[in-house]
Amino acid sequence: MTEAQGRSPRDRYRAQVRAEIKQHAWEQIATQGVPALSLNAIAKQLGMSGPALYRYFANRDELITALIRDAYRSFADAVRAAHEAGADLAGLAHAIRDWARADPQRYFLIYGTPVPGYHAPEDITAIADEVMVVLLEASEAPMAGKPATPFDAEFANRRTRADGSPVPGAVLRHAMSFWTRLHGVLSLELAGHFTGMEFDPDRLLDAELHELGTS
Amino acid sequence: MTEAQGRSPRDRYRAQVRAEIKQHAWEQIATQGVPALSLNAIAKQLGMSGPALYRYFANRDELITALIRDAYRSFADAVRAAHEAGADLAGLAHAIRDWARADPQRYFLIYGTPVPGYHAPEDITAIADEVMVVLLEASEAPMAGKPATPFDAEFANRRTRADGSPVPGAVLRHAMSFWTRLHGVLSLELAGHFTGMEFDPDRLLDAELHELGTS
DNA sequence: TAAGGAAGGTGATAGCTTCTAACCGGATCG
DNA sequence: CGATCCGGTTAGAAGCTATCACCTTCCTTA
Repeated sequence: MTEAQGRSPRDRYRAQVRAEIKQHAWEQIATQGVPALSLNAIAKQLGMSGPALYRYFANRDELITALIRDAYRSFADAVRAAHEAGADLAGLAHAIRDWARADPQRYFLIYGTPVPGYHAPEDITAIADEVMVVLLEASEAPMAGKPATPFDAEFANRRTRADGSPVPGAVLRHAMSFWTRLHGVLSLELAGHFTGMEFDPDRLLDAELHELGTS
Repeated sequence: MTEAQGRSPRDRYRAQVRAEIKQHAWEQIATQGVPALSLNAIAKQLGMSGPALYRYFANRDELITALIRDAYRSFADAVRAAHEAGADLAGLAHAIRDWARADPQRYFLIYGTPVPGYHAPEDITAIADEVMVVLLEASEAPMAGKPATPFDAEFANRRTRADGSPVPGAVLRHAMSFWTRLHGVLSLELAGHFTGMEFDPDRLLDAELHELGTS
């Protein structure tokens, strides 16, 4: 959201208005979900009349794509910050969980129901890859010296590190298990599928990650 | 979708039209997603003009709720069928996976992005509970005789069986782990978050369930 | 400094949507 | 047979996305 570093005053104004549009869009999404997002309503909230908003975003899809990009960026920043603070996988899980709980609809904008036919632009998938790199790095330590299991074969030689060396199958599998377990607990919790069951979702997540650590 | 057992011819006709409406709705959802579902378009496909459709569904939400109900019903039937055929948790996982792959948007109608403020009616949560009962029953066998872990404490005395006896913490935890792991892999796969990575998602699911079996 | 162009804002409008209202014809039921 | 209900119609209100033509204001450039 900090893109107000334009050179000319006009650029700064433009960036400012774009940021305000997105701000109001986030509020609508958080309270009513993406389908209810109305460009018209946002324009009125900003005190300008309908079509003015199209000077800043070509159409509804472009605004939503920008929001998705910001969501990914915020997500990747949260993951990276935890990683650089020395967090292990458990620490990363907590950071991601807190980030998701702060704004569930933002999490679902990334990991929720996909729109058939929609393909994220290149720069967004690049941000997603940043997260994967961190996950893989954080998965190196717990897998160090562990013997490869038969399941790891499928994951061997699927990906290379920054220096070109192959990521061991056990490491990639561990990272994917971490990711899918975290997402499994988190998304069902945020979607309310645990309501009525009395247990604390955090304890389920603890159990899932604990078992992952010992594998 | 088999609700055409009405008594009078009029009831049968009504049920028939309702079914046709839902049929076309499913096709729209499968190809374009829920937000693009248009009552107007459905009516025209059925050869009738717009407002006629409101004789069958009070509004858009009621149609979608009916679709959600049918999705849950179909899901529960698939799970129950596998269970009654003697499937263990692995078998249930395969049944659910196949059911989800047959129509990803139908899966996401149940487990995808939640609509803020929407609360499913009682009869739908009852269907969801049917599935939970099956999952718990299928989780009894693998947990029989296993010592309780510290993590199981949170899940003890949270739920009772049909006969009123309490579900052991280890069993509930096992069922929840099964559910969240399956959903974690499945939803990320169906949403396309594994595209570009070369591994087979089925192998990841195998690994996740195998590790669950040995816990 | 004056001129010109780009950028931002406006109202009007097309075309879509959901949904309500009023009305009409036919089937059903007492 | 008559009353009623049911399913369909057209008309229309209100909202949405998006485009168009036009106007003003600011910035740049000669």
